Amino acid sequence: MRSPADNASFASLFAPPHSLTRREASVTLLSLLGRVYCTRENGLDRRMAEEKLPTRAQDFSEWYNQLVLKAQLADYAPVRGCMIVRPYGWALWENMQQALDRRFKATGHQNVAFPLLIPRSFIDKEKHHVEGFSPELAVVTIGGGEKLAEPLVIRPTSETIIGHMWSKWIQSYRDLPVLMNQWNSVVRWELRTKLFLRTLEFYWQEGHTAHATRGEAEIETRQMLDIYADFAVNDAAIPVIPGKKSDAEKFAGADVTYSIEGMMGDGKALQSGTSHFLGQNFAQAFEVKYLDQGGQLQHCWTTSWGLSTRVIGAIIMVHGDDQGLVLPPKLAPYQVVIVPIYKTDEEKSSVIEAARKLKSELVATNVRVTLDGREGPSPGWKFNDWEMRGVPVRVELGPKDVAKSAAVLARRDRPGREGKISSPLRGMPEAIAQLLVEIQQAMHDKALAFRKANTHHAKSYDELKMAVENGFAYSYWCGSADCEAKIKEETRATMRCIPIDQSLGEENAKVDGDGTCVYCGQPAPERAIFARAY
RNA sequence: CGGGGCGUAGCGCAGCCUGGUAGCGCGCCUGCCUUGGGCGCAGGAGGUCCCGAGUUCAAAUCUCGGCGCCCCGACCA
Repeated sequence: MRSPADNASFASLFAPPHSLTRREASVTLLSLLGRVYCTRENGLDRRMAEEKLPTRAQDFSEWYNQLVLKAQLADYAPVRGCMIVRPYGWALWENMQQALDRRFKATGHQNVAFPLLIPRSFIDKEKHHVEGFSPELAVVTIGGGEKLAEPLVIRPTSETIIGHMWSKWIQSYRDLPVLMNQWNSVVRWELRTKLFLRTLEFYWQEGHTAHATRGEAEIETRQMLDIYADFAVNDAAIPVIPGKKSDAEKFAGADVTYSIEGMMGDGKALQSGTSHFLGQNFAQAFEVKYLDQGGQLQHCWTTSWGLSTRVIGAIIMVHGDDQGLVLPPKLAPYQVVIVPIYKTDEEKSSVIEAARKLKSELVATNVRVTLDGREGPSPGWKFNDWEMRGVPVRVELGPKDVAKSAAVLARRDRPGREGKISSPLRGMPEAIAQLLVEIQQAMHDKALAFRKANTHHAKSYDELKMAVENGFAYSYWCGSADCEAKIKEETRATMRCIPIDQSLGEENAKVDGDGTCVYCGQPAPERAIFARAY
């Protein structure tokens, strides 16, 4: 955890007269807050300080940073703003990839691979695209020791190079639609970075489609948004609000951008997937044209959509608690961990035998399971370790359990004794499978309840200001960029989206007719979510 | 790019103000002992004190200049 002295920037806000040193100032501040921090003078506290995370209430940002490192999801790369995804984090991403890829394939998309390097001139071809992306491009100017005739940019996204190729491949209405996706990484030179949420390079999928008609492309855009929402809700257990972005927030080059927005554990919003209706903007810039049935040359209508490793950050921040990660069973690298407990060699052999048998039964029923056979750490240590790493179900198996052909099951989403039950070994794979389903549902319901509790239907500007302090404000907005900009300037909250479902999923919610803008009081047809965002 | 903080063993830090033998905890290795909620004891290995210049008999410590990272703002998936 952070020592008081590390909080100097915070403490400096309250800096007393210069007669006090910085540390004294910090201590003064902390005692004002009435909070007891562990001291560096006490050896025991010191050890605990290193093993325990800060609580989310103490410092949400630091809780997140330390958890990502301690759970071994990722680490900082030697290059500023870049991350290394470690095996545990990548296993989570692989499960996410499979869940999404399955849905993409089921809706007719095919995977492809386009190059990392894109001619600089391609980016320049679409007016809004170049304006949006120029500041954050990484550019290669030298290759093989020679200065390049034309600089190459490292892809920030692939609309341009795909448009270029489509112009060659697409000739006829019979070639349409083209439904492609690629899993890759992209680079955007962000100024301020945070593991998973915003790094210079990040991993994602980018889908790109071309259609004969506007209507078809619009349907595709919405279909992919629905797929993202379905994935978020059913696999990541994250309730999200699908909606439309304002002009200020939309993708550079899109006519319409949709997103799914989730509420994190600190009440801030995270855009967790986007789907763009690109109109004919890129088709015109790259001359993606086809002959229709009447022999007329037409520009295609295109879409693009992406979901990134940022959602790993969402999973951490939505479900995590003060003990660490809480991973949704459908995506968790390990759904079950078996912790064997024994003293003597005799106990060890019978316990390990039972544990191995259980493990193979679980494997046979397609449960992702690991047996923690490490010799060094004590069982108690392992409990805490796997809790921190978010494994949904822990099986505690010791001599007492073996004696009665049972084991203790502990639910990660219900910490402490409350989440523990003794369960017979016979039929345990089925019981665990059922438990995983329950946990998945409970996690979603908990997150939804949290979002509801922190979403306020703010009718006045004062109410909005209050609401965005720790959650979402849901308010009528006239649609003007001026009001949007003023709200952002004055509250640091941005317009997240205009929810497609204006009832926010409340079955019996009364959807009011037209209202008046929360900022200017002019007539407003729709309500929008305002929140501070990552 | 502005404001702040930090850089000393794998990790977390103390030492710096007031220059003189480089330390503590965790982790790691060996042995014993323990194991049902972060065991214990003993021994051991491990250092370019971020880099460079300067001051000095002597620099982790003082001065100047770089570099890097983290946090807070402006920009963003």
